[in-house]
Parts: sequence; structure tokens; C-alpha cells
Amino acid sequence: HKQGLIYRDKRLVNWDPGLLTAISDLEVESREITGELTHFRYPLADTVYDPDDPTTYIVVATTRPETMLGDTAVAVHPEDDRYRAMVGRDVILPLVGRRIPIVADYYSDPEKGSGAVKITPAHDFNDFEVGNRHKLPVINVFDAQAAVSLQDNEAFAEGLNAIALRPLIAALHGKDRYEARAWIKTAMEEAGYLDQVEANVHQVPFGDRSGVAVEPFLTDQWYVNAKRLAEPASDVVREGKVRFVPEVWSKTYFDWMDNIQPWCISRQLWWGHQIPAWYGPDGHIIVERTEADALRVAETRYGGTVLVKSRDEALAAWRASAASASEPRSDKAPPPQIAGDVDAGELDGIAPASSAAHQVTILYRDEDVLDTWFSSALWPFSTLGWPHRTPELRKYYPTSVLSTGFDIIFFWVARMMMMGLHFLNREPFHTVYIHALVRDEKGAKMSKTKGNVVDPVALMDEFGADALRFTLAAMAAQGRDVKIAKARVQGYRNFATKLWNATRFADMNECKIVAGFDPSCAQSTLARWIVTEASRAERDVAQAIAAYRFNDAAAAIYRFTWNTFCDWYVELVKPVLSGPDGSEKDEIRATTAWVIDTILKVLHPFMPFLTEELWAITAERSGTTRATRLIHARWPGDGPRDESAAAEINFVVDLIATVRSVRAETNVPAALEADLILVGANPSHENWLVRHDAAIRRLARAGTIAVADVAPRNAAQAVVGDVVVCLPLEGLVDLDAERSRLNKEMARLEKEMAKISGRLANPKFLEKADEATIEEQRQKSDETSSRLDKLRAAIDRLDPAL
RNA sequence: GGGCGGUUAGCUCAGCGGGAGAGCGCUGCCUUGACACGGCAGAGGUCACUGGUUCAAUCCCAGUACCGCCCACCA
Repeated sequence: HKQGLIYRDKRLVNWDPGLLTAISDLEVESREITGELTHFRYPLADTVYDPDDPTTYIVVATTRPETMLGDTAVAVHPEDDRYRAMVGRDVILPLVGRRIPIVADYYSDPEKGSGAVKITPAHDFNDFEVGNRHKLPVINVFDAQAAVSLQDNEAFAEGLNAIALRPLIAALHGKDRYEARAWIKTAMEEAGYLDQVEANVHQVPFGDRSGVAVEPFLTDQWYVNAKRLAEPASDVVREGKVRFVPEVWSKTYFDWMDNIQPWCISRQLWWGHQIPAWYGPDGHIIVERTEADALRVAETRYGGTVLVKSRDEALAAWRASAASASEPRSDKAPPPQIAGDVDAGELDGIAPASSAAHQVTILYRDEDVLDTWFSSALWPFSTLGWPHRTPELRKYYPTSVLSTGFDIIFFWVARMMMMGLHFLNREPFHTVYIHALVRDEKGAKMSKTKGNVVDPVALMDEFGADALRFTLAAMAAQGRDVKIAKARVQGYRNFATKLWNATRFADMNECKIVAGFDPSCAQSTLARWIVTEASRAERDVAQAIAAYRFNDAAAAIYRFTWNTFCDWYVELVKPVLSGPDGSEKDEIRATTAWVIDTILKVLHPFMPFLTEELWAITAERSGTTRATRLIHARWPGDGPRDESAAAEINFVVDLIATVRSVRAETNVPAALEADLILVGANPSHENWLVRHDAAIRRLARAGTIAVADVAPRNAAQAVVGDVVVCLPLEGLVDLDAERSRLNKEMARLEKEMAKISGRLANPKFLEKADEATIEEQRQKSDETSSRLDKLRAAIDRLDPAL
């Protein structure tokens, strides 16, 4: 206040006649209304009105006929030839009799209505601006409830014949705006000034709490000079000290900051920080942090005793003392009525209190509270004990990342930036992460007032808090809005159950945590492979989180846990765990426990409750204790990698998957253990087959596994890398199904091959594409053609004629 | 009216210059000693439309259509 940043001003505000308060744009909701556009004729002054002669009047159109009571001009476009001659003349406002000018203003749009527009500065934002430009009087014709208020309305009566006005005032004073609208239309029609009424669809703003049409209304309010605060707040984003993620949102921020308007911060509500302003009887305003400070200032100013009372009491006391002060001078007009609800400013001019030492001066505190966003703007530091220089404030301000929705970039983010820079000279955070907005099933923004809120508690009751949290992370892709899909929450609940069961499996197989276990020393390929995959998953998740790509992070840990760990590792390891005790079994047990630990750590940010629980349970079952809770545990660092182990297991996985697919498609009975013959296997393939014999037999439902130089006839066959796997099941295999399966695969590969060779045959491709891409295409070409050769051979071997 | 965004499998959504993906749903098989909130195998998409840039476009650019959001709007 003392720096001139906060001031009191008389302005039009969006007034909610239901709540009797000024409301912010955020609380206004536009609705499409089918109404009427009423065209009135305003007769030219000093001319005889003739309904049949359009040169004797000017037509204006309005959707709010009742506002005509407050009209103080008619505006036409300066370059509109139709009205050029009329500019500077006056019209007589019908019913009222006020003489008002025709002004030229660019606001008037020749394309709309008649091209002439009535100007009501007290009840329309644009008209208010026009009024300022042309120094027009501002005539408020409504009260706070949006009822017509003409009785004792000096601005309205100014320059008019009071006696002639009486019938109009008697008819309209106190009438609701809509009743007044009807009355005026009728009266205008009866007087011959109604030109026409046309149907009209237009947007009308409603208060979203009261459901009442908002009315522009003239009041005294507290304002912040936001422009002065916005400049530094804009600069820190331009200079990169504060970054928006995704970056496009900085544009929204700049749009707001560059066009910032004075910010009305007073609200006529009960909840909130009460404005620390005290009014004295002479209209002086004292702004101090506390009432004690205000009293001290007031005592210096007024002398004597100063008391703070309620507004009503203070006004009554002032009125009484003003009356007694003016008594000896009976020629002075009586003090103006205290009108309106918030018009302390109108008290200017009331007789000042005497400064005699024995006198008592009454103050009252502003009853308004601060706009909720003003209070919220202080959040980054007021929560840390500001204005005191607390240790918390020193340690935690500035904060780091603000995560919020794009709908409050204006209201909250921008204001926190302004306040933080103003009060602490430092931006409140370095990154603003803008997430998507959850919408209802129709795509509408959730709103407490509309009641279309997706209830998170109900979803949590049904699927668990972790499932909901994971869903939100998985859907956090940086789009605009998200429709919450229940099936998806359910899917992630299933994921939680899956992990729970996998952990149970490990427990049943005594996969205990081994203190000091070093996964890089594991000997078995399975262990080395899963450790490699876990390390990859950890890296993927960490990178995605660092890039604020939470959906990618969630997907990476989901895939590893379910598709790699549960679907393959657990299945491959079963023969070992149910086999004889020994060093391999011990190692697999320890590795399994280690991998689960890694999953818990990496998954913890997404499913904190489940993982924390499992963290405790697994330790207890292992007979150990954890150094910390999971939430405080260290994120796993880079784990070891072993690409050759990965190649080996990938071959086994590929083999099993292929055999399963062939069996299913050629209708091999599920219970049948089919023998496998591998053609084209090299020595390491043979090693791998021996090493994983049990797992392959179990997972591929295989009988014996053998290696051969030549494929048997009439067997089902499939290509696995460089190897052809055959299921010699003459009589059991559906050979027609097998032939069509192979042909389908051929067709797919041939299409692929045609694409690749077309590319490689194109000289421009070879000339312009980068080398890595060309090399990649060559490799793909080799792989595809070798696969095609094997498939062709397989189809040939199926032909019984050969 | 101004601005921004979207249009990819039946549904909800990722991907975004060189092989079209996930979850749910759907089809077939499986009561396999962790899990039926499960397992295995599948089907399903000229990536809205039209033109352009490029050796190459679902991806970049322009336009069209439809959908949505924000701002303005009570003539």
C-alpha cells in the first residue's frame, strides 16, 4: 500500500446480485440464452419526432432494455456515413427525458444492429471505456440486488425535472431488473419508441455459485497494480530461470502477463484473510499489519482516544457527530446518505472529527477479505513462517517444482511468481510442470459446483489408492485432458495383485534377501539376464522421470515387472527352484529377492503403499530388518549388464514363444508333449538347449529336444533366428493349418522385403539417407531374406508329393 | 470473433520422419503347485480428409471437416 502497489478504486466489477459480491472471472460461467434484441428509437433533440421519418430519430438495439435508464450517450462509428451528420447532435432519452449526445467512437460496429449503440457507462464494461473516452456521466440505476434504484438517485436526477420524473420513479423504483425490462419495453411501445423486437441468441454470464446473471456494477474495491509486479515475473521465464514443462505453456503465461489488468483483490465474503485497512471518519485509510499498529497511527493522526468498532457502529457514530457538528451552521446541506454496501469512498467530505484531545475517534476495519488467489499467491513462503525469517524459509525457499493444471496458470502460478519475486526477491520454483486435467465422461472440466466430480475416494475404495495413483501417472502424458477410464484403474489394480502374488511365489520358494549380495557376481545366465533387464528398466524409469515423462516411467516399470519378471523370469526359474539344492538354487533365490527389491524401489513413487508393505514383509520373511523404510531407501544405481546372457535367454524365450504359437495354430492338443528337432543349430545353441532343457520342456510342452542336420518331412516348422524348429507330429499336426500359417507369414515378410529392397534400390535413398539408416536397412534386408528362405524350404517340406 | 489443442484398434489413450503400440474389451485354448484381478495363442487399424515438403510422412507444413478448451462477448 505504501509503495502504491495496492490502491482503492471505483470501478465496474462483475457483480453477483445473488451473492452480493464482486466475483472473479473464474467464477463466471457463460450460458447461451435465447432472448430478444430490442430496438429502440431515440428521438433527436430539437426536432419533432415523426415515426415515419427516420431522420428524426436514431435506432439503438439492446438485449438489456432496462439499462436505458442509465444511458448517457449514443455512439456511432466515426466513418459510418449513415450517421456522420448526426455526430455532435443530441437525442432525448425517452421516458427519462435526459438530453444525451451522439458521439463518434470506434467501439461502435457498423455491422451490428443498427450501427448505433446506446452507452450505459455504469452497467457495461465497454460502455464504461467509451464513457471515459468521452467524459460521459456515469449513472448507476441498480442497487446491489440488481433492482432498479431511482429514488434519491442524484446522478440519475441530475439535470432533469424532478416532478416530471415522479411517475417513472414510482413505477420502477425497487423493481427487479427483469420486471423493469418488461415494463420499459411496454412503456416504450406505448410511447411509440419501440422500433422492433427480434429473436436473438447470445451469451450471458452467470455466477457459478448463485446461478444468477452477473451484472457489471460500480463499486469501491481494492486493487493491485499487477503490471508492476508482472514485469519481473515475466522476465524470469524469458531468462530461463523458471521453465514450463511442456514448454508451450510459457506462451499462455506470457499472454496473460503481457496483457495484465489491474487485479481486484477485495471480496465481500466471510472466508479469507480480512483486509488490514481501517477507515477513519475523515475518509482517511490506514493500512497496517495489525490493529495495534493501526491504532498507533490513528492516535498520531487524530489525537485523543481511538477505538475500532464494527462498520455499522462506526457509521452511526460518524453520522451523529457530523449532524451535531453541522447544527450551528444550518445552511449547510445535510450529509449525503450512506448508500451502497461498500462505498466508504463516498464518505469523503463528511465533516472531520474534531481533534480535541478529549474526543473519541471511531475507526472501522474493512469487512472485505482478500481474493483467495491473493492469499494463495503467498503459499510458497507463507507456509514457511513468512514474514519471519524462519529456518524453514531459508531452507525451503525457493521451492523446486510446481506441479499444477493449466487452468490456473493465470490465477495461481503467475501470482505466486509475482509475490515471490516481490517479497523475497527470488522466483518461488525453477520448474512449472503442467499436467493434464481430469475431465468427466463427457469431457467437461470437473467442478465442485457442477457436481460432475470424479470421486477419487470411490475409485480408491474399489481399486486401491495405488491403482488410482498409478493410473494417473500412466495417463499423465502431456496432453490437455484426460477422461478417467475405470477399466484402466482396474487394470492397474490387477497389476498390484500380480506383484503381490509374484512376491508370494518368491517367499514360498524361500527367495530370501541375502545381505551384501552382489548381482554382478552371479554365475547363472538366468540371474545375469534378469539383473541386466532390471538395470535397463531402472535406467528407463529414472530417465523418464527426469524428463517429466511420468507415463513412460510407469509403462517401463509395468512392462518389466509383468512381462519380463513375472511372465518369463519366474517361469524360467521354476525348474531350478523345484530342483536340487545347491549353489545355483541359492544364487537364483538371492537374485530373485534382489530383483524384487529393485522393483519395489523403482515402483515406489507410483505405488507407495503396496511397495512399502512388501518392503516390510519381504524383510521379515527373510529374517532381516531394513535400514530404512522404503520411502527413504536409496534409488538403485546403475546395475550390471551382460549382453551375452541377454542373447542366450532371448533365444530361449523366442524358441518357446515360437513353439507355443505353432502348437496353437496347428491345433496340437494342449496336453500333448511334442518333440522338438532343431535344424541349423550351432554349438552355442546346443549348449543353451542343454542348459535350459527343463525350462523349455516345461514352457513349450516339449518331449525330447534334439538337434538334426535335416528337417523331418511333414512336420510343423518355424524359424527362430538362424534356426528352424520342427515339430515332427505327422498325423497329429493339422497340415492344412500349418501350410496356411506358413503362407501367411510368407506374405507378411514378402511385403516387408519389397519395401526394404525398394528403398535400397533407390539411388536417392543411398545418396541422401544417413549411413546408420542405410546400414540398418541392409541388415534388415539380410535378416528378412534369410527368414524367407527358411520359410520357403519349410513349405516345400510340407508338400506330400516331394 | 480471437487464441490454443485434438482427430491412431470396438472403448480409453500412448507414439510422432525410415518395422503401427498399451490397457480394457473381443475370439480360441488352458481348473499347469504364485496369481482366473491368472496363463498361452490370436483377430482387429488405407494413424479424419486434401494438397505440399522430403530419397522416405501416421509423424513436418498448408488447407478442409468435425470435436474440445481458454479469452472476448448481455448491439
